[in-house]
Amino acid sequence: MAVVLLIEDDQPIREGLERALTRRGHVVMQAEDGLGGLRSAVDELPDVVVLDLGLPDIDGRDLLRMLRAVSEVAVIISTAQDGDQAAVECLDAGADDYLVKPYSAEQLDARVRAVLRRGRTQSPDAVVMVGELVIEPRPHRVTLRGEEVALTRKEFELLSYLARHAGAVVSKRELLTEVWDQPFGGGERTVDVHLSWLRSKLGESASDPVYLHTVRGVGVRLSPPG
Amino acid sequence: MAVVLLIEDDQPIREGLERALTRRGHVVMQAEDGLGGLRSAVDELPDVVVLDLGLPDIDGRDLLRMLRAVSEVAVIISTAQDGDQAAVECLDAGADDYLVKPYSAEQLDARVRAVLRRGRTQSPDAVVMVGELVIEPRPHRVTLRGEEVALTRKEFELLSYLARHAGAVVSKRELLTEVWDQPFGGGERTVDVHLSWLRSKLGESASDPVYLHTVRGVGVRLSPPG
DNA sequence: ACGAACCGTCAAGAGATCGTCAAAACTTCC
DNA sequence: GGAAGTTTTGACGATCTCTTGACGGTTCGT
Repeated sequence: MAVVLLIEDDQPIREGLERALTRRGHVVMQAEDGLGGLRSAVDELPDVVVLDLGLPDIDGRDLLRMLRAVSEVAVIISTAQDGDQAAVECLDAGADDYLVKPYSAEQLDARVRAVLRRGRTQSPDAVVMVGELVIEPRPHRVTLRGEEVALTRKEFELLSYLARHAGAVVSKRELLTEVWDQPFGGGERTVDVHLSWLRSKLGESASDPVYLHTVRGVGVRLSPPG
Repeated sequence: MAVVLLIEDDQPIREGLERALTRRGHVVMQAEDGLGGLRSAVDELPDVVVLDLGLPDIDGRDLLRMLRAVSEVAVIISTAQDGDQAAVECLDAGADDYLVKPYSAEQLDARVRAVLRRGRTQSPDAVVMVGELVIEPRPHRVTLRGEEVALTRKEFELLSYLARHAGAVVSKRELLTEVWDQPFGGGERTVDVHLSWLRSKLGESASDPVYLHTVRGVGVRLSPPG
């Protein structure tokens, strides 16, 4: 259970999500524009903010930056169209996850839980498990279904980062800055190549993904199969 | 009083121990498989874990390693048969104590108290065992499969440091600062050369490692074979 | 349907790391 | 002071790893 703030200008959507999340045990607050949302975020200190892009009064990216400036709250972006450039920029600007409308309340609930779980377990040496994939940072070892998978350093760092953000879509820009320490453009093929190697070592292919899904126009997502 | 996590797949045993320990003033949490146990250990931060070998989902030794990787929690091994080889290996891998079933709740309580009293202080004079490799700081002696291995001082210090961090990858930089007292760069070949000596004296080679594994781009790891 | 953007993979070369040798520098102990 | 043993350092080759550009297939917008 968590305290969730919905910032969404479409009233039917907002109230539908509100009911669904409340039924799943969350405390839900609502705001119909960016200004009100910002005020609520400051006053009520929610655990998660679900932020709709395309608000009437403020650009979503600006509001995200303001939220980031005033609190550590987790932010899930909600956007109308897939492959939205603004959504990618939001992920790069520190959003925790992202959903494309229309999405079910169940999906949203899953993301909320994932974001919260992640926030509590953020130790650099912690073992990360995604399905049958186990990443142990200290021995620098990865096992899939109990079998050890031999990875190079970059591959390991890449997989670790994705696993710590399991379930979330991660943009290549974010990977370049976080894993490659290159806050500037260029070399996006590098990420692709490493992802390709990872896939082959995990025994899957881009056309038939199991753990490592590419979300065209947005980034990649590591999530358990099924 | 302590927070105790029971990882045990047999429900009657688990609940019996739970009642008995609760009556003696402990806070008790339960997990019926390895995965759930690991989650609880991370989320609830118990003081002691009582770990049953022979769980349905994960090998006990592997789980112990994972527990060790995520926290400093004390671990008491619970095994079905005396003289169990796996139990011995667990002690080598850093378990704090072990009990053979069937045991009374009173015995378990005593072990829990003893483990907590002992604290998690690793004295520099403690004998360290990694697989069949035994390092005794006091007489300054190392034996492998009972055979004494003649090491020079630096070789011994290097091996000791690696053994105290058995199972974890240690970077050369770390070795330089901790074993060589040189917090600055330079001389990385020194470490390599000593590792080379060590390997040859332990009767293994870099291309076919048994205890001493190099993780390219990261460091080295001392871990039991198998 | 066409072009643009995106993505996956290949191949090749640049770059970094590691293991070992041998010689120099340093200790220790007679 | 010298000899034996120990440690450090530089050099070098053999990998292993990373990056980059090219190319073809796919998706998406117009």
